[in-house]
Order: sequence, then structure tokens, then C-alpha cells
Amino acid sequence: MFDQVPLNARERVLIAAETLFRQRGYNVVTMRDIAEEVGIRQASLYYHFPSKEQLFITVIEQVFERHRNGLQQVLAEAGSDLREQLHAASHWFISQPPIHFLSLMRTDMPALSEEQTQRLSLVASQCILDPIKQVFVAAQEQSQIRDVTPDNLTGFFLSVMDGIHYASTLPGTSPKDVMACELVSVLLDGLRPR
Amino acid sequence: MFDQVPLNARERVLIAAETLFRQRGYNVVTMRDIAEEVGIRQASLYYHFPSKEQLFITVIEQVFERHRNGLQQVLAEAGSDLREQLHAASHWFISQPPIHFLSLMRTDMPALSEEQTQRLSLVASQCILDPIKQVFVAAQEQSQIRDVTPDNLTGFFLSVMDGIHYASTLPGTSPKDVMACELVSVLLDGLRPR
DNA sequence: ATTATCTATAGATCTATAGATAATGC
DNA sequence: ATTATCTATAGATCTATAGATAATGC
Repeated sequence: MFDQVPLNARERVLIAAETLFRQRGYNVVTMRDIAEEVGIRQASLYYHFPSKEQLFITVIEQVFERHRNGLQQVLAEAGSDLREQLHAASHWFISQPPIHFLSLMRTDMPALSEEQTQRLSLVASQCILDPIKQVFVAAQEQSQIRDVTPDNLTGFFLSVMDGIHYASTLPGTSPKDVMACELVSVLLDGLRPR
Repeated sequence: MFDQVPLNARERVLIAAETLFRQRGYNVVTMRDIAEEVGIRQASLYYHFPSKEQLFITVIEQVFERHRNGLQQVLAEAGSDLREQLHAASHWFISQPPIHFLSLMRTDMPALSEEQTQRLSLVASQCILDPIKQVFVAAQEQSQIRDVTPDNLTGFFLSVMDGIHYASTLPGTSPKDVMACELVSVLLDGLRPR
């Protein structure tokens, strides 16, 4: 579980890149920044990854995959109750670093090749959007919630999750879990069938 | 009202810069991109603005000021009913281009000087966050809604507004006004006093 | 004289490649 | 022989400045 095996260089590069890309975005982070964080020279990164683009793609796919796994797990544990599922999902997202979904789509993705942009968008859907959407679809099929477009609810939910990460960096705001609970409770009341 | 006065060069620069910065963010857009859009040479931009940073700041302050004015106006027209105020605010935001609030904070602002970052954050609060927050605070004082932190509601609302702009670029999604109405109705039901 | 442009370019990056070097494994 | 680094640098930008140029206004 807690593997303290010393990480190999490639893994250290991935971790440094993930951290930096998340903090400042694809375009602002340079290969030099990443190399410095790892403690090697910039050119040495190219031994592990053929290009900055490929490094970024590897990082992002790893992040998405982690969300797919994490969401699947916590949702399975939450059972079939909408309330518990929403709490599980929101708890998962606040336990992870922010995805910066909209930034990713607006400023990071357009810098990649058309082909990679399309593929990453698909992976984002499958790993992150679809599991959340499934929660709302299921609840609607069982008439636990009223008729609101599941795609919209999914978008609302995810937007707010990234918003919570940002808000909690500001002074004098509630802790993340409080914000998440308030969101879920407003959603549950707001979606009650009528 | 519909001033078709031919715009002077400075104004054309501001419009081109606003469009490009909004589409791709501060760091990705080059002075050359902006100049091309205006139809002049890159170096000529420096006759109108002393630096890329100053151009960006001017653009952003103009955008924020526009929101302050617009929100003030539509909220005044909406009267004191929460329902109408939320519809007015959401209608305002979907009538305008996206703010990309979180992208702005994560990738654009950190490229500016510390001093400008702080000032722009303040202006963002005053022009955009505060007017929305005021709506929730007032509704709470009149016990029209239950006890949810107004700062959090403000953040939720704005996150979702940017989310709606993004979602509506995807294939097969609801129109913006439908998404906005669904959000407001969920919020109103979810916030009903209990 | 002022205004608004232009050309040319300095200086600072950034990505990526070439080729050297040292350590390890067969 | 392979692995993982390094130094050095080519080539492509990008921001910003210097100084020329042309048109307009006094």
C-alpha cells in the first residue's frame, strides 16, 4: 500500500510535471522548470519523453485514469442512494487536487495537436463526466429526482468542484468539505421531485 | 446607442486583444497575433500600450467594469424578488462572453506582477463577486432562503456560469438559456427555507 | 510639431537534437 | 552494449526598443 520504494527517474518526472502543469498550465511551464524540480538538466527529460506534448498527454491521461478508478470505487461503496453517491463523489473530488477542467479545455488543449485534443476530450468524458452523469441518470430513472437534463447537472457539479478548490485558497472562506456539503444539500433539495 | 462611428486604432487594439485573450488566454496570445488581427505591425502596438501586461490589464479592467455596470443595471430592473434577480443575473452572464474566471486566476494572473495581480483580484471582487453575493445576502436577511454561506453560493453561481458557456460549445447540449433556467430553478428549490 | 505607423533588430527565452561521458550489466 | 545523464547549441519564437517615414495640423 504505502510503497516507499525509491521512485525511478521517469516517475519523478511525471510527478514534477503533474504538479507544475496543474499549478500554472501547459503553456507557462517550461521543460526547464520541470527539470529543475526533478533535479536534472532540461535536455535529460528528452531521454524519458520524446516531447513536451507527449509528457503532458501522459500526465493528463494518468490523472484522468486516477479519477475514473477513484470515482468507480467510491461510487460502488456508496450504494444506490443518490444522497450518498453525491457525497461520495464530492468527497472524492475535494480529496484530489483540482482538475481545472475549463482551463484545460480553453488554454491547455488548444496547444496540442488536433488529434491529441480530440482523444483527450474523449478520455475526459469517459473518465470524469460519464461516471457523474450516470449517478444523475440512475436517480432519474428511479424518479428520485425531477426532470433536469443530466448533462447539465454533471456540468454544474464539476464546475462547482473546481470552484471549491479555488475558493478555498481565498482568505476567510469555509473549508472545502463544508462547501461540498452545502452544495450537495442544495442540489438534493433543489432536485427533489415535485 | 448604436454608434457606428469608425473606431480609432486604440479601440480596435482593445477589441482584438479582448477577443484573443478570452479565446486562448494571456500567455498563449502574442503581440503579433493581436497586431495581425488589427491589421498593423506588431511593433506599432507599443505606440498605444507600453507593454503586453498593460494592454492585458486595460482589457481585463474594461471587461470587469462592463460586468459591474451590466449587473447593477439588470439587478436594479429585477426588483427585490430573489427569483427575478437570479434570472436577471444568469441572463446577463449568458448574454456576455465567458469570463473564464478560474483560468484567469490560475494561468493569466500569475504571469503579471504581484502588484497588478492583487489589484485585479480586488477589482474582480468588487465588479463581479460582490454584486452576486449581495443578492444572496439580501435574500437571507429577508429569510427568503435558508442558511447557506453567501460566499459559497456566489462561487457556485459563477462557476456554473462559466461552465454553461463551455458546455454549450459541445455537440448535442441544451441552449445556454435552458441551462441557465435549470440552474436557477434547482437553486431556488434547493435554497427554500425549511 | 505631432501622430501613427513602419523596418530592423537586440536580447531573452524555449524546444529539441547531437554527441560526449560515466556507470552498470553481460 | 545499455542506460541515464551531461554540455553545447541550432533554430524558432517573443517582447520591446531605436530610429526612419509619411501624413496631418498649426
